Amino acid sequence: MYIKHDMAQTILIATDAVIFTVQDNELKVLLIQMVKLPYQGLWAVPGGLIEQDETTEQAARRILETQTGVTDAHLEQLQTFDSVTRDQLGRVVSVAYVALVPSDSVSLKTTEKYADIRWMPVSNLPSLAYDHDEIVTIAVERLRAKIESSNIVWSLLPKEFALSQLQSVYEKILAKPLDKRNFRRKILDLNLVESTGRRSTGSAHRPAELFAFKQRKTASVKIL
Amino acid sequence: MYIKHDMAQTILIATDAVIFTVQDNELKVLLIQMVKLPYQGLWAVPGGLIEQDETTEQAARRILETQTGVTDAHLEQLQTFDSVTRDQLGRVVSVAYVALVPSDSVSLKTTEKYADIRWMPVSNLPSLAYDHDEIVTIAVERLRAKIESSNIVWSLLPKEFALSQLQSVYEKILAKPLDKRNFRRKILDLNLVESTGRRSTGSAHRPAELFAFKQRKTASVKIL
DNA sequence: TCAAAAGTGTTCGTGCTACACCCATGC
DNA sequence: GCATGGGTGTAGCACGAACACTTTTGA
Repeated sequence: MYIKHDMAQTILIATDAVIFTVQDNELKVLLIQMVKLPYQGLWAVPGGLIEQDETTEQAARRILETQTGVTDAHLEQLQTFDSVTRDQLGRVVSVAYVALVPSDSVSLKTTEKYADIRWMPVSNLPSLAYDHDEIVTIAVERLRAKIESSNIVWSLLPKEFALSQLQSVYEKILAKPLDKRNFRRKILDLNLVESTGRRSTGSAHRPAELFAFKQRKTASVKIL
Repeated sequence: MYIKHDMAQTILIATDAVIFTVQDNELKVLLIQMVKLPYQGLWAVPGGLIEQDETTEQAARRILETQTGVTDAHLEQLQTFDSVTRDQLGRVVSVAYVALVPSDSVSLKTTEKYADIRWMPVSNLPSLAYDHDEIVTIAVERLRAKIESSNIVWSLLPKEFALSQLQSVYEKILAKPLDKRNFRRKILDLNLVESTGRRSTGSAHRPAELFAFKQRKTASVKIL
């Protein structure tokens, strides 16, 4: 039985959302710049306390929508961070989430709460407030593992895409080059995508065949 | 900035520990039987509120030690469960942990807090209090995934063991038979164990060579 | 006609799978 | 001597890795 009314636990529960996208051929995280002390001027991942009658996932989704306008992104629980000293202002336990959004569907919303909001390349991040360095590091690891063992990439790409775009997303996230022929064969053999019949246009080279995911939902599949 | 003093969040933080062992050739979970209403008589995984100045991991370790006397088991964070209605007595968010202990090192401690405490086979569990059915299900999935991709088995076995015992642990957890020759080759090729030179005694058949893990700590290794 | 990305097959080696018999001991 | 689990090798196949040239388009 958990509840004892004579015991005063004064710990707050927050959520932090590590929101990834691939943009300009780079893996990026959404960061906000803080206004108030003691973290004034520092960058952090968006987050906040949860409401009394809301789950942490609902809170993460709310934050995601507030910051990016995206409502149907892939969202999964990452891990709970609860070091006693992680927030200078008091004991706050944070349930962190990872969200993946296609960059073409995002419109960043500036609010008064933050000095700034920006996509920052994972390969070159400033040092972050709270324990957010650690959270982002672990989120990147999770993303790498998941992209190899499931079809979540769908959530980073627009509805139609060329196989080379898909390959590029993998290469950015895994931070290593992949063999074009092997990659194409693998993806096509897995039967996760289908040709739309359309082709890319407007580039000074051969147009690419455009594909779409057969199912836009996450499933467990060994990809690499 | 998380803290707003005009906002009253009244949510408690607990931890629940799903403690596994392999005993009598079966995968088992440690369950306690509850005394108080509204869950009186129901079985549950051991857990409790965390202290103000303690992390959830420390709390989980404390619970593990209180119940089993084990101090150096493998312990890892599983997931946070925070359905608004998961505890009938109020809003409690639980950070669940998975612990693995070798059955030979455990001595269960009965306390007044519980009606009973017992190892129960995962293949045949009663229905549990709170959302503990779900927690245990997810814990078993995690255990299956982890045993294939890391060397955590060491934490379920005594210091010395026969390869057939090791194989049996895998078979119980994965709930499928493995080929003896392939399994032995795989384990020996991976170079994780070494012969102790000793052999098992006292059985009505050929004595087995006894092995030990070279390193009794967890690392990421693809096993199956 | 040139630059730039799209598209396409084959070979080789590694590692997983399947499979059956003899060995050492206690009773 | 028999029942019980311990211990051993090989062949086939699937899969991943490495690798280079032709095609199509816009400028």
